[in-house]
Amino acid sequence: MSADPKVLLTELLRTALNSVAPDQADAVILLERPKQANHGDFATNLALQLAKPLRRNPRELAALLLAELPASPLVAKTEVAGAGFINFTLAADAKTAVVREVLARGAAYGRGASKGVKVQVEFVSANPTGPLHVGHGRGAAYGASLSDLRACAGYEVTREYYVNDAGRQMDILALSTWLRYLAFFGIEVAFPPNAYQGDYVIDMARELRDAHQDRFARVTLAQVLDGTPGLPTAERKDDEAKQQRELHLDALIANAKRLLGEDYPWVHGFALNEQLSDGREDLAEFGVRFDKWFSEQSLFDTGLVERAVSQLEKAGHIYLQDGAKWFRSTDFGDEKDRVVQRENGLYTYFASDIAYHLNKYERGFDRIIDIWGADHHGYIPRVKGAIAALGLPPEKLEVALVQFAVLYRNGQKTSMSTRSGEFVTLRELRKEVGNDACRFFYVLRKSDQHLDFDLDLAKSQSNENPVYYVQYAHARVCSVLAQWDGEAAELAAADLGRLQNERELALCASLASYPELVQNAAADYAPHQIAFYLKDLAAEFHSWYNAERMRVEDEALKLARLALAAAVKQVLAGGLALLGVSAPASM
RNA sequence: CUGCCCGUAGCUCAAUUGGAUAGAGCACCGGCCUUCUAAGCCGGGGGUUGCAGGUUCGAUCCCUGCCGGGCAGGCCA
Repeated sequence: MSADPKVLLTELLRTALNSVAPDQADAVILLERPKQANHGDFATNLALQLAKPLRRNPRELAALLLAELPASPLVAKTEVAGAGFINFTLAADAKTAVVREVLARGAAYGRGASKGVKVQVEFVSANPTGPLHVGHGRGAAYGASLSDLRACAGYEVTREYYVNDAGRQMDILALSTWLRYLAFFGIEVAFPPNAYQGDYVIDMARELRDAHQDRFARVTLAQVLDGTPGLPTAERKDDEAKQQRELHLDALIANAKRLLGEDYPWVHGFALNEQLSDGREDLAEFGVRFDKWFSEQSLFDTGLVERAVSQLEKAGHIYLQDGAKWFRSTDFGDEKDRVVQRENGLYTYFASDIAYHLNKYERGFDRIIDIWGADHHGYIPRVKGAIAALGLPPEKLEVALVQFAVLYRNGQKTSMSTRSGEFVTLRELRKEVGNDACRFFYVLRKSDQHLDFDLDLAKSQSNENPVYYVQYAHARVCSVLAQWDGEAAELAAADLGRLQNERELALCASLASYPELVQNAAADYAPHQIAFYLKDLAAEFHSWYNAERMRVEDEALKLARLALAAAVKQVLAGGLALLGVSAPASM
């Protein structure tokens, strides 16, 4: 017989069901924890579900099931309620047993058994062309917490960052760096408005100069500008002007490649590595770590992009038009067909993304999770379409969209424009509100919900701040335990029968629901559920703390209460760890 | 114009994958520190879940149509 009440109750109900309705013996038995305390510890809607197929009154059916339910010492009371619910109230022993279990398993409490399922989570994957900003921060916090949550639930998780080190954006960064560098040597090229504006580019240029002096500056202004169409005036916003600015930029890149020759890849690589290591350091400080940094360029180097496209071609999903290769994604539910190879022979970003997903499938993951910004939602049909076209199961891929985060200060939106290079970086945000508050606030909302990030609230060291509220509960337990001079073994042996008041039993019920919560939150891609649970658990603890003393004269009662407190501390610490938030021993 | 997401208390948000009387925090009002951390607790008012239908024992949740907000719709990434 199982010690887990939920499993036990399911077994009892199955037995009853077998004798009441043998032909419905395979029906799904769902047990839930009622919101209201007077509805017992567990409830099932089994009779309501079976009423229709059996053509019976649900309340009568519930009564019949109860009549056939085998007796169990763990069940104190059963009743038929409402429209036909069956409510179960557990015996006190069964409720408090969780304390012993938490103390015995320690940090492993809540961890699910290994499912033998390999999951890959790819997140952040920002272009390494500048500092991470607050939008990336949400993806980072969400992805890290989701990964840890899935790992805790029993999945085998690989955390991956896709590095866009190929393509035009990186060329623009290399060019931007080089132009800033040239300025140090008096070669003043008008800085293109569509190049990277940030001061970090000037910093890189300075490093380049300090390390290599004029090695990359043996050119003239005329050579750099040779063949460029020139820049339209800044006021012009028409399409023609925009296009000319892009052509101008591309011509500058072409000149840079020609003039620098073998040094170009070096400058390119320098800028890439600077930005990549900056991002890596930023994320590491934020408690966000990756198992693999996957290079987009490697997809070209290994010929995978070519192979992916030819595989689509062989399957008959590619056609030629206007000199370009198109993937017929409309056959797979997309709005329009998409180019994979341009007229100029270059592959599109979409082509390398197809190759990347092919690679993910070939690595044998059972579940592939992409975390994208919500502005990429239109991209999902074409990627799933390409996967299906390659003969792979698209349902293995799950795309989790993360909505935008908007910063508020003094009740006002703060601007986040990237155009001028004056955006709020993740680093600035972390510095201002601290890593703990950052991580917690980022996952406090459902991922598909817009996030209003209130800077003043995140910084406030008061009851208004949910982070401190939870951490404070943890610190309080630590403080009490520190003032007690006993041994941990005494707690494990405490007489839990002494836990009798409502607050104590409610706390036990909350602790007992934690493992299920981990499973549900992991399955739903919803780390915010952990945050809400922790707030609730902390609230129950604070309430109990104010109502009862733990270190009382009665030795047995003291040990029982300290054991409960220690169990609460364990679960708080475990939950906070999933969110990447520290659990301080004092505050 | 088309597609996706969202709409819940004055504000910011939950609601155990369709459950019972829709819950928290903030804000507002009133209480609790000579005893384990007051970054805490206790009590009070606050709702036609955007609107209208449909599906069923039962809908904030699922379907349809409107209204309102956000985001997309490149041979960019």
